Amino acid sequence: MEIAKTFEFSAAEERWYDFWNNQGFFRSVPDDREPYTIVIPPPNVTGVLHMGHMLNNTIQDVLVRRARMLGKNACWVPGTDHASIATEAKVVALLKEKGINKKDLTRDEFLKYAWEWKEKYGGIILEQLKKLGASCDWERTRFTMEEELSESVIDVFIDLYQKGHIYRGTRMVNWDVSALTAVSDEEVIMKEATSKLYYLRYKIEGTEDEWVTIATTRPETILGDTAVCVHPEDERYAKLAGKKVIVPLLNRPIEIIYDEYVDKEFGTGALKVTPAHDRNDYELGKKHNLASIDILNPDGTMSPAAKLYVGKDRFAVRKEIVKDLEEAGHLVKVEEIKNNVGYSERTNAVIEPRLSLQWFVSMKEISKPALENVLNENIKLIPEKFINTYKHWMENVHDWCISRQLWWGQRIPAWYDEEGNFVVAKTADEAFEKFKIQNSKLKIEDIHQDEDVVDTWFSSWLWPISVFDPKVFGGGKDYKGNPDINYYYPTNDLVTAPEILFFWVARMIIAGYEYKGDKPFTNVYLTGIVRDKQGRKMSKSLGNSPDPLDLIKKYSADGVRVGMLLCSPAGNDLPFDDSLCEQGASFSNKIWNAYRLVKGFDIDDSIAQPEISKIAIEWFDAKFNQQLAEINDLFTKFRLSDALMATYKLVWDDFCAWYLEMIKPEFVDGKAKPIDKQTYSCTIIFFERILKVLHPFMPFITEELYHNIAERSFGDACVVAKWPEVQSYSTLFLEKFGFAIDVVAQVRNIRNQKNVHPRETVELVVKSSSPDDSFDSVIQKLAGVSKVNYVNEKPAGAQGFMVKANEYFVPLTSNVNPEEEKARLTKDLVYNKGFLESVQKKLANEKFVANAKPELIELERRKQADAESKIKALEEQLANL
RNA sequence: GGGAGCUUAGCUCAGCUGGUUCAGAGCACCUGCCUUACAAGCAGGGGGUCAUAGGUUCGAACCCUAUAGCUCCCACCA
Repeated sequence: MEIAKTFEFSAAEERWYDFWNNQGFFRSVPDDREPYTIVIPPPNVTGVLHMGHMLNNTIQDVLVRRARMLGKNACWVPGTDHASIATEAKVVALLKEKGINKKDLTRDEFLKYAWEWKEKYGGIILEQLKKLGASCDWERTRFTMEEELSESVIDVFIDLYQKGHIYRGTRMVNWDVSALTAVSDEEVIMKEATSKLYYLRYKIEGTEDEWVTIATTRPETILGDTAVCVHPEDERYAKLAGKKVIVPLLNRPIEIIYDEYVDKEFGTGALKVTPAHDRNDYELGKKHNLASIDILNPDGTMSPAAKLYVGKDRFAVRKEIVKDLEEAGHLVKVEEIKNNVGYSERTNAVIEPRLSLQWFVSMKEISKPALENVLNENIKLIPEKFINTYKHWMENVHDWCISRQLWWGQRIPAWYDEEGNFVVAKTADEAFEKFKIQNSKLKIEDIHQDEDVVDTWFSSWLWPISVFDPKVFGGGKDYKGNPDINYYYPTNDLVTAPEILFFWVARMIIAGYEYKGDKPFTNVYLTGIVRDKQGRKMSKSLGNSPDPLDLIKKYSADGVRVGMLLCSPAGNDLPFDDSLCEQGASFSNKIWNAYRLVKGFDIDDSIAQPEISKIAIEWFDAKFNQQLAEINDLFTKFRLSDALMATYKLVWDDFCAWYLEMIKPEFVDGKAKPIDKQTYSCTIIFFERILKVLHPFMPFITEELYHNIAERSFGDACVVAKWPEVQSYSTLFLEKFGFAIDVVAQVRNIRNQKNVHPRETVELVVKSSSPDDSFDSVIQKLAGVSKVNYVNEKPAGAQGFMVKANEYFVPLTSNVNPEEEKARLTKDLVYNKGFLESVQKKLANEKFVANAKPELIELERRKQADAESKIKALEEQLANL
């Protein structure tokens, strides 16, 4: 049968993925095996696969596939996140395109659109993950806003409220003027900007021409000023005590206050105070009992309280007011300064500090076990450097603003009566019951539910629990859980990006301890960020992100997986380049061709096994076990890049370049000789082992070849094959073989230097005091040596080299240039003499001999002896020339 | 402003508690081969004062100190 010259991956990928899925190999239900569990970081339901997902999910799949082969009950739970603010923003934009304004819709109407959209476009990303080969248990697919999971979110809200960990209060929050909602501190991206610092003078009340000059980057907020603040020890302003200044344009008098908060060095040392629009001013306002004037509408336009510019956008007003101030003679000067401006992570709008009534989780108490159990390594962060970052954050954790002025999400279970009193309850009926205790005259129509929803992360922090048992949270003290959660929780590994260490990882840990009394996972593998060749973050706006599906089409899923993993140590950024995938694809091709070779062998069970094949088999068996031990070790350390590279070399160098070359039958008269049965069987066994070790990285080609190299019974597939166990092996044999490898390399080197054609054979002459001919067959076949002669005297006119204390010569009919040979030998001699000198110096050093370990001294002595004999041989050779 | 980490070959990175598995790997590069598994390949080769300057030590890429550059996290002086 003719075997295709290249692996037709596209068809194979589809075929094998369906096969795995249909056979139920990804399905997991509790049994008596040890579980191995990963919950996917749920991608945004409206998301499409990008390179970050590729990396992240490739890693998870490698881990899951290997665990499955190790005989564990592997369970990878997939799902999507409703991503309230991002999705809502998307739906709003879409409706706008259709000419529908969110403001004109009721909550129910809007949600209907949103759900429709979600049903139609949501979850595309999960289908895309299948193309990558992700071995998720698709029957367990979850969505954070499905009914059960939403209920668990509400249960948690109520529970935390009852425990006193949730409170409602007026605080300065980060306001997204575009999405019209509060966002948490973590959702604000600070960016450095060059801003203008305006020096404005305020007239002192009751004077004709006395002024106080302040400096501000936000002149429009002077309309909300309620004080000017100076440092109590600032002599320049001491005389102002008890006086007032006049707010320009408005002619409103405000008081002068003294506080050490002010930096005397900055600007003029006088600060205007706008408690409604600045975090620090708010604190000052509270301390000094200042009035607070909110001059902005939620959308960032000026409110009636501003009195001027009402309805105009804050940035337009900034320009306008500067002009007006200048005309009125209040603008003293303008400077440029660098400062930081906060932007909304989701809408990129400039964040406005805004005073508003929101719900908060008090973090101090509930986050304690989460810090403790990372510090004591009950939960391991990989790489470890993130522990410090984590610690720093947890020790300074702020209360978490969890209410969002959005509709897409879990609605806050708080109910209000007409006076604004509230109760927290699961349903309107329950809330009504609670109200009735206070106010018997109240009717159910008089109460209404909070309009806001909770932060998305307030739902996804429950993910590792709720995917298995959403009822846990409402179950009460006596609830024993279901078989799934008791079996799968805590999960094993979490693979995610460091960017969401606080957003998500820390909070899952908090929720885990709060609700299960146990960690949600043992290992957190933090991946790097995928960047482009120039080191820029991949982003839509830069257009520098390749479409992962295109890459898969071009390079195969296996190729892309290998490409992603080749260069991605944990926590390090991945400078991505297509050529990495190309390397992966080449590797695939190499494996395919090894298969073509082996499959093309003509088997003859009547012929005896050649000596070289015996050696090859013994050697590869040892080499494989040595490498497998190494690969296993790298896996346990989560060094996947290195594990892949070790596998790569095992396959390419050891199996293909050495083993197959050794056992490959010769060509005689343009025809390959047959191979003996024994060697062939061993080769198939080796091939099978290699496919297994490759499988987590390259699932498709390995599954294909696993079935092609041998007959398989029903249910026997690479995906569920048993991971090879490390057998004992002889390191001595590996060492001895290494000697043969050195000889081969040296002969090849000479052949290359002398331009000996590959098909031309050479002779090899050995002068050795302890000749060992056991690897002659290897040397002959791999170095193109016709015969190996053992002699006592060096032959004349031959190119030589040394391996250990043995001298080797390749007699060549021509081309031996005595001058070149002399130069080569001299160079070698000089090096060895220098080397000997350094060793002797070391050994002559009393302190070294006294302090170093005995083995080390022994080693140095051996080095000395080796070098001495080598020098002697070289000198003889030189003399003979 | 506070904290963490990094700097080793052209690129991306390994180098565990100081001592030939200490100067390594893959890719890239150079040379020669279209040798019937693979030119997406084979064989060979050249590349590094281990950021800089001191120190500790018999011995430093590795430990200490300082300097420079880069990255990230936290805070947010208007």
